[in-house]
Amino acid sequence: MAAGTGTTSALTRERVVVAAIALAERDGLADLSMRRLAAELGAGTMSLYNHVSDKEDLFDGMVEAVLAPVRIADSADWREIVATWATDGRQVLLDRIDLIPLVIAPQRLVHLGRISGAVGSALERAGLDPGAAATVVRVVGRYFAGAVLLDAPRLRTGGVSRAALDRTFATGLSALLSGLDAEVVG
Amino acid sequence: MAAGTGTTSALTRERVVVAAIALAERDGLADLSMRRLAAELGAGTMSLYNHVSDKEDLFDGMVEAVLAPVRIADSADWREIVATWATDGRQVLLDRIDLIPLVIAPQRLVHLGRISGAVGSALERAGLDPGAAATVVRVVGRYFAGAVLLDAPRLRTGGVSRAALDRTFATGLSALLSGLDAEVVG
DNA sequence: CGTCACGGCGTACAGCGTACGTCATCGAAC
DNA sequence: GTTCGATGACGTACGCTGTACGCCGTGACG
Repeated sequence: MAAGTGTTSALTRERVVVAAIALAERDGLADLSMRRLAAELGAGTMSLYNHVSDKEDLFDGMVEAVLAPVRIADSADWREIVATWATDGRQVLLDRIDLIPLVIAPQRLVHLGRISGAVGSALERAGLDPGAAATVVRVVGRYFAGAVLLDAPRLRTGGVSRAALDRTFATGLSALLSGLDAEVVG
Repeated sequence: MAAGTGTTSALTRERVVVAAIALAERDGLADLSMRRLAAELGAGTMSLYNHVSDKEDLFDGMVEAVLAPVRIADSADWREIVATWATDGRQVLLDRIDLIPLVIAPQRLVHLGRISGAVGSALERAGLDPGAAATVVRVVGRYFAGAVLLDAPRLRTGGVSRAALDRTFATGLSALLSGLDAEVVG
């Protein structure tokens, strides 16, 4: 595995992505450059481009990795599906708080969109008609996204405790669900 | 007003900010550089720094300008205050759709925060106790922010009509308000 | 009339993403 | 055992960025 190694590559897309996440969490997203990342991996800058087509592509990989642990409950109760999705998803992201700006950047919303799509399917399996499922996903999705967007910097600067934010999140979510129950699902 | 003009300055912070907004809306936020902005104004690059301390400061100015038209209703009905804020605010931002990433960037959330603060005060004037007002602001704020975040790119790529998004926004908002009415304000 | 503060400007620097060309090394084919 | 194509690592170089710094011309004031 010395220098100038051929087919047997030390670098992999996964290693690159993992190192990028670590670097971003250690030094901040703004200080994540291809040069620094390569140095961290003991590789030449351009070698990264064998596993990642772009810096944008690297970002995509990082977001996929961050979002990987988000699972969707396969329940018969639509409220449970939605609540689990929103609550767990928010926790996962708040645990990777430095990477949130990456996840919610417009170019990367597709990844969150994929999850929303899966939730929609789960809701239909739980008996909601497609229109209601779509509305529920969109509405709760907004609450979820806004929570991630707004709660993260509030935690970063330390003005509020996470427990307090969790509480108002839960309050709002349950208000939203009961309201949707009455207005949409009925 | 020829070149090298002294105290009588052609440039002003406002002119710089307005031009920056125009340029960002014409060519995209990514193509807004200090050099291009200066060229657009027929000025030298560094002259901008006489009116703006930073590119960050320029961004702040732009966000303030975008957010300026958002007003807060001074009603006795807390639901009206909240609904007006969320609905109008969302419209204002969707009208400046290219600048949204700027407004909701973590470093600039302060500006939205100022508005939230004003809404909180209005809610207390309308009779809500401070705790309830804070909860309502936080909860509705999340829905509002998420709506701006998620609806904007969906509009940009043209997959959905604005009318449809407006409808689900209104649905969700009213669900949220009735739920909050029951759970928080009582 | 002297001087002084200030706005505009050009130059220069460090850092960025990445296109491109080269070279070492491997697995497979003969 | 030898050759060959593919692949990955690497160095160099280009164009672009934000902005620190210093100079110059000007209008206002004492």
